[in-house]
Amino acid sequence: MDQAAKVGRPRSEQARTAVLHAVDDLLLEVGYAAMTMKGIAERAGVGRQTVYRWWSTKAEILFEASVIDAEQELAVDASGDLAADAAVFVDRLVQFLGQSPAGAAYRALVGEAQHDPAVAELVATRDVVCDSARELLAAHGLTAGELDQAAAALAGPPFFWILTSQDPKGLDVTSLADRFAARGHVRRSGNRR
Amino acid sequence: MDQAAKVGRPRSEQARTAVLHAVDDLLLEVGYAAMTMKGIAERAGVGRQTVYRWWSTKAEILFEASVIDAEQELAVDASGDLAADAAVFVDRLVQFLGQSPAGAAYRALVGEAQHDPAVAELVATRDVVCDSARELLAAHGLTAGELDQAAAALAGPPFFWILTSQDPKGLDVTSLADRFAARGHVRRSGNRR
Amino acid sequence: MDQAAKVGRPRSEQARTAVLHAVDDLLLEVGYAAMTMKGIAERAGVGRQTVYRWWSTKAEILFEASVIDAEQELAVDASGDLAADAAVFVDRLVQFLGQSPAGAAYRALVGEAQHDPAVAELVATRDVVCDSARELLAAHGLTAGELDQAAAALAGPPFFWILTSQDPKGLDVTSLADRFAARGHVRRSGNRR
Amino acid sequence: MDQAAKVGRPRSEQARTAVLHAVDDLLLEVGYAAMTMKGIAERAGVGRQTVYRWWSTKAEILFEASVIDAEQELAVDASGDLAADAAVFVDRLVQFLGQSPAGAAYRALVGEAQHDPAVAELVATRDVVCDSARELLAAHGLTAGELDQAAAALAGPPFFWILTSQDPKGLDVTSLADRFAARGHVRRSGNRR
DNA sequence: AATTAATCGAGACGGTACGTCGGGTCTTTAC
DNA sequence: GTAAAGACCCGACGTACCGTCTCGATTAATT
Repeated sequence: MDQAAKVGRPRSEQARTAVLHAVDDLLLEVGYAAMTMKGIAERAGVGRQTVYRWWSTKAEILFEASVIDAEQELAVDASGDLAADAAVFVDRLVQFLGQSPAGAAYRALVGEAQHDPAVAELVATRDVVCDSARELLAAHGLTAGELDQAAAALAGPPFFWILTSQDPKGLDVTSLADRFAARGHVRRSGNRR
Repeated sequence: MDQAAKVGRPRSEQARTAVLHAVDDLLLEVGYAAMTMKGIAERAGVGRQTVYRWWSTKAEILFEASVIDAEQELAVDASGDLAADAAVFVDRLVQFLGQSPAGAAYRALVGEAQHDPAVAELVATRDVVCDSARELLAAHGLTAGELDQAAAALAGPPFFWILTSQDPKGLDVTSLADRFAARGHVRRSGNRR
Repeated sequence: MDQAAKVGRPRSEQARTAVLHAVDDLLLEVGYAAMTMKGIAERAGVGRQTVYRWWSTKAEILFEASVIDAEQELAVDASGDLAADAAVFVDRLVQFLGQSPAGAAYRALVGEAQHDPAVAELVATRDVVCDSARELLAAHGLTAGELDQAAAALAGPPFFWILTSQDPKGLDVTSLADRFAARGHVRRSGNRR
Repeated sequence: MDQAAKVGRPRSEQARTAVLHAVDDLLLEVGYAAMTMKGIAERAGVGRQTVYRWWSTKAEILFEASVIDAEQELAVDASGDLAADAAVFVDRLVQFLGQSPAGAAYRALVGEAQHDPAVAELVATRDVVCDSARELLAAHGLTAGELDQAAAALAGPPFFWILTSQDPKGLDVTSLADRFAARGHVRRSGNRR
């Protein structure tokens, strides 16, 4: 049982949610770079120390604030048809990365991960994009050994495209999904490795 | 022709290269986040105004300092075999992103691009990874309409993997290249692999 | 009779003395400026609220903690000889201000009184140095009208010297006491003014 | 010759005077305790770093801002009459400590000196009250060996009175001056020490 | 040769966020 | 009702970097 902290004033849930909402809002309003710990505290109507007490960096807060939404937006129920499911997933991923607030948060976090090893670890240990791709593919029967390669093959192209061009229009979702599924079929019929 | 500024003291090439080298060094020594315009100037033994006179941000300097090296490291001479060339390319890309200083610069820039639209434009208009993939694929006869999708399909998976997991070991380069080429063959010759 | 607070848990004498001792200790260890309400509570092993419940400021605590000691150290039994008594008093005052922990507390409080009107009132209404000087002089028969001037004349010079120079060595106690007593004799023998 | 700092932008005299004036103003408006380095910088319209670049503490600034005025207010031209000069000096000192802005600064500094050794040294090495008293007494022929005791005897009583009671009304200036001068005569007629 | 003009290193300038610390208050459980 | 614990909001701390602004000193091309 959780024996920690029976004494003293308990943590304020109100302060916690105020901070998370402030981060969500500020990301859209001013962007990740202009979002500061000071600004977050002021926007949330919370003391600066309270923010630092529970989170080390704005990246941590943003991660906590966005991961639930991100998982929901990327969840795909597996049908029997891998090509169709892949198309749905790629489409959702493109929407997520290009349009969704949670996706903007994810992109900001992956960006920060390239500068800060602590954030890199945060992203690596619970990468919502990779996890959702793996979940979908696992439902289609891929084995653990195949999952990593397949997830990268599925999520990588749209991820690469949007992170480097920021333009979701130049991307043909169906084409990418077909390309993935074609190989996917071959892969699963067993003639290699 | 460049008619600007014929009078006055000419720009110091020494100062320029000192700044570019300082940025290269500092990226490896302290990382992108801890690299500052002030620190760059001091490391280069150059006045701060001199840095600001020629570059707006550390991202611009880093881009100028790394793009030449990046292009060289990613150039692949096309053989007749797409699968082999793809494997070479993926392998070089993984090395580039995971090991090379120029690749570290590229990752830092792509990361910053997620936070700063100006850097996003810089990266989008001359993305060394996408450009080199397109160049290789164009040599194999892909049409302009196919290039974007194919380049993303080729470069995306390793790009995604390294940017989100930072661990190049979990990646099977051959498998990814085969997966790409299989679809490529189907696409172009019609039968499959 | 004191009718307040008959119900509920009574005030803890242990907590009170722990706080007073903590203040005494901290004044010597870290000095008045670095002494904080938080630090006092922690040193005393007492809750912060408990400190604030009984005292408003560290100055109040310090006053309560030091005034008894200060009165004892400055008490002088009057002999018949004013010059001798003055010399003893000045000597004790110099020791008190320059060496004694209670004197350090007194100096800190007088110092704080120059910044904070509340502390100024605290010091003014029960100034141990002035009170002890007046008590001695009253025992020598000075009238109420003379006491203030005489007390200032007696205590002022060493007080001034130590508060502004911090160096008790430059001071000739006998000379100051004689200077005081000479005027005192003239004054009381009636031949002038 | 002053060889320091030939390169770089020179110090802004405007910023310096703005800070000194801000400190003067704030001392009267909010008092020493509520005066902060942050507040000084903002009031002066100056960056905080600029304040810290030239002064370590608010006490240092206040000292620089008030010492000139203090010296002028306490300067007494010596006449032949020691008693008269002493009376003038005591009167000015009471005015200075009790009414003058420069005197308020001096009291604040002496107060802070009881908490902070660095300020104590600042005050001790150039104590305007002691210095002016010594200057007056030196003009009356006192020798170096006598100056310290005499200055303390002259300035100490009003200093003590005002610092501990804050009430200049309870003080009889003439009486204190006479008391000083009486002893002064005796002293100089040579019968002791 | 003297002048002009843009560059150079240096460093102070007004700002603002950093992460920490203390202030004084509030909210728990325990006594 | 007091006590210990500890979270709460607030704001100052001293530092670092931002991008700008003087400085004196160089370094060419133009007089």
